[in-house]
Amino acid sequence: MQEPKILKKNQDLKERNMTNVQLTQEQRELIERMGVFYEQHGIPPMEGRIMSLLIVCDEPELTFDQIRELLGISKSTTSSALNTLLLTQRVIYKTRPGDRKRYFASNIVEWQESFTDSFQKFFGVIKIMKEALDQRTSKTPEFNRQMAEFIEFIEYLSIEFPRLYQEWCNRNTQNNKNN
Amino acid sequence: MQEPKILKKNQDLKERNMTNVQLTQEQRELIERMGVFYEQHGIPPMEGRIMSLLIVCDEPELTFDQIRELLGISKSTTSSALNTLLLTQRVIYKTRPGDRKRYFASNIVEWQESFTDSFQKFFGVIKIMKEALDQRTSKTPEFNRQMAEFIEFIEYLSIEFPRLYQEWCNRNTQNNKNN
DNA sequence: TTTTTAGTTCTGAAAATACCGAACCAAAAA
DNA sequence: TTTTTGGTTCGGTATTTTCAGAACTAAAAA
Repeated sequence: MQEPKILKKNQDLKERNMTNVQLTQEQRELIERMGVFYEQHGIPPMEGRIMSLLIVCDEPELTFDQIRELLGISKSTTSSALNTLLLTQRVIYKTRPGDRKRYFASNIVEWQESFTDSFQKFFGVIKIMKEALDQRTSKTPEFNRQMAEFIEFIEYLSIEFPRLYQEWCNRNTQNNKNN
Repeated sequence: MQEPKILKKNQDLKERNMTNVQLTQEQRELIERMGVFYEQHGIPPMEGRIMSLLIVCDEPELTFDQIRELLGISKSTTSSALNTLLLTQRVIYKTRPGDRKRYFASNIVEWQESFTDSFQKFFGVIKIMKEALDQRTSKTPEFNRQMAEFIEFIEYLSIEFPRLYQEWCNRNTQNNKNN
């Protein structure tokens, strides 16, 4: 009779990789709620769901088809969402030897950087605010003063923030040594 | 002959209030560019333009109709945009005795609060992230560790940030004393 | 060679968003 | 009282966004 041993190699592979990932009801609900959070911060709904999935799901590395099936979406939607997520550095992928598939994962690992990055980008407000202040009439000294104060505060932050990040990194490596 | 004195009272008022605010070409362009910046941060285009207008315009307090005319938009658009701007605390308004109009202004004046507020709101990510971590399988210790680290980082920021703000305030009042 | 895999690209429908204009309304002014 | 002011609310339209599905493709496998 035909025993498991007789399975073709790639069926075997499929068995191992498609390790029957499933979501509990709790996980599904959490994904939706996190998705809403992301959406409120300017991320398209499906991208938010994928990001959430990669954080909530037991398996931190999922293939294109697993994502597609777990969220019940089309290939095209999966493709374009994943591509912009890769472009915006919110998701990364890994490859495995002898495997053509890509394994997508949340970039939570490098979130510290992407986090500080987005702050840095936010600090870009300084440039245009300075421009606005420069072109302002001198007839509104109080308003101009408050604008200048605002700009100074953001500048202060943009300097102190990286320092804060550095300190945290130091503190953390210290902790790790102690463990 | 009919001298200015003969003008009706409310025409007179109109003259004073509608102080013929106009925008230079430079200001118009700056408003558009700032608008794009706001748009990239998730604010609807017209709301971004109004916010920019209130920062760029020589007159820091504008009425409903002045905003409408300066931006060349409809009453309904002006109304709904201003209302959500008020709701989201990005714009405030003042009243003047014996004047039914509202005078809208950028909330840059009270940016201290609205700024720390929005950061605080952003730090809300902690709550949902903790939930996600709690429900995770224990079979992915490395992933969980990195998630925990991320959460700790945000928590660290949410504590250090107000401190940074306080320090800046102190430093600033110090400077003001010296002046 | 043909077939399968792991996607990509194109077309298009449905839904959401961003406006306008007209009608409306309540308070103040005439 | 009627009129004016300072808006709000209600459709409707144009644009944009968000998806699905089918056709396609390059590389690997058979």
